[in-house]
Amino acid sequence: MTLEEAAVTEVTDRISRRQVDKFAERRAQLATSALRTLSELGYARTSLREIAQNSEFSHGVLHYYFRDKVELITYCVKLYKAECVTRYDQIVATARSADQLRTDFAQALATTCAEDGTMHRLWYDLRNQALFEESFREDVLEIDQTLELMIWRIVSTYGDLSGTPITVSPSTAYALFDGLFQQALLRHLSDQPKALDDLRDGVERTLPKLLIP
Amino acid sequence: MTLEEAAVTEVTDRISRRQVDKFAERRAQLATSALRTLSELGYARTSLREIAQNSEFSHGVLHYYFRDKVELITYCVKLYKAECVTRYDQIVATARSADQLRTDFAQALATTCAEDGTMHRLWYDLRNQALFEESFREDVLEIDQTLELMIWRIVSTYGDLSGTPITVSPSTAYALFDGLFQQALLRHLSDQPKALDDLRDGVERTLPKLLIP
DNA sequence: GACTTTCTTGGACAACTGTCAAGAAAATCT
DNA sequence: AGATTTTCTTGACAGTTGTCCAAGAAAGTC
Repeated sequence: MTLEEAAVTEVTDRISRRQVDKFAERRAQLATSALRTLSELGYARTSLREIAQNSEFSHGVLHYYFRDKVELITYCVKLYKAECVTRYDQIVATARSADQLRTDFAQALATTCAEDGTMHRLWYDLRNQALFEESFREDVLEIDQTLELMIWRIVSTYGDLSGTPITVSPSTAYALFDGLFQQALLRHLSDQPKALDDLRDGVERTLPKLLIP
Repeated sequence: MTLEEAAVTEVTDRISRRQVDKFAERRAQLATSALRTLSELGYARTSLREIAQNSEFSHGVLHYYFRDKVELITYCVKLYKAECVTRYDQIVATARSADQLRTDFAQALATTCAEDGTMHRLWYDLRNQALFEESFREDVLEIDQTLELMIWRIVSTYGDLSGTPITVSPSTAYALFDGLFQQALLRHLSDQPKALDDLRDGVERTLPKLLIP
């Protein structure tokens, strides 16, 4: 067993020995605090000291609750995205017509782009790191999968309400709307006033196109 | 330069122009070398020393040709994207039918995803930095604009060849295909064998949907 | 109370970063 | 040829980084 492996098992042992609740609670607390800093600075420019400084703890404690920086950040983004996905399911649940679903969905994307823009850019930052570093890929693909399913629940429900089959795969549907959202995010953060309107318009125009003509 | 112009031009001008050329030439040479390293490591993990080490020069020379790291990197990406855009215009020029344009376009995207994947992830890395750092935005939006125009030349030509108007804006069209490409890139780099086939399929299915039904 | 375990601190460490400047080397000019 | 300008190297600088660790605080247990 190498020193590195020993360190890993030491951490996991500590986890299992302890009351998991308290441990998990503080983890979430630290992660929530870290999310503020991360969403502001991005992965590259955020240091553990910076995160600690914006929390009520010292920088040493981060290594008590997280193995390293990578584990901390992936945990943070997972935490956020898990909460994020649930919001859209409400739209599916309350939609009475295809048209209402369409406008609600477009509106929800525009709203979250405006209100949670800094959080979403952190997600894109993490996903981009996965293009370079293999250690990120597993978690990124997992989050990506939940987002794809979330979009597919919207799209397939839209198809049901329209009484018309969908003509693209779930992954294609996700990629299309993700592209629209990402472009809108860049433009919105660049203070282009039309960004959100264009996003709504793009989504409302695109969704019907996924149906059989 | 004609002989007449040469006669008018002063000697000192000719000298300084030659110096400018040499200067620009070495800039391009350093940037080309830097691109190899940057596309391998990404913006966050690439240091100027690393770039210099993979070139035939020392690290100090980079500051002789570039003001700082930001200028070097944006210059690098611009250099690459400028060359990149031209490739697609050939597809537009040689297309004889809407269907041929459609499959050629899908094939070109899949090919460049496979062959130049590491370069494209650098572009996405830079674009992502622009979400956080304002100093990147101007250049990123400029490159984004040239890509949007490139896509629009494809899409509008496709509309012309089909004899049918396009129903989405240039920016929406760009966002849609960019989303497809970005997803395919992540999957391809993650060794998912279907990535390229799905990209081709997604593009070939999406393009006709942009026409009036 | 004393003890053990869990948690937190703050400092030390070595490695790395972008930047810069002094001077060597090379190219160019006179 | 020597003088001058351009180009490049080298080493140093002041910060910052992730990581680790000894020591002490706090909490829990008896």
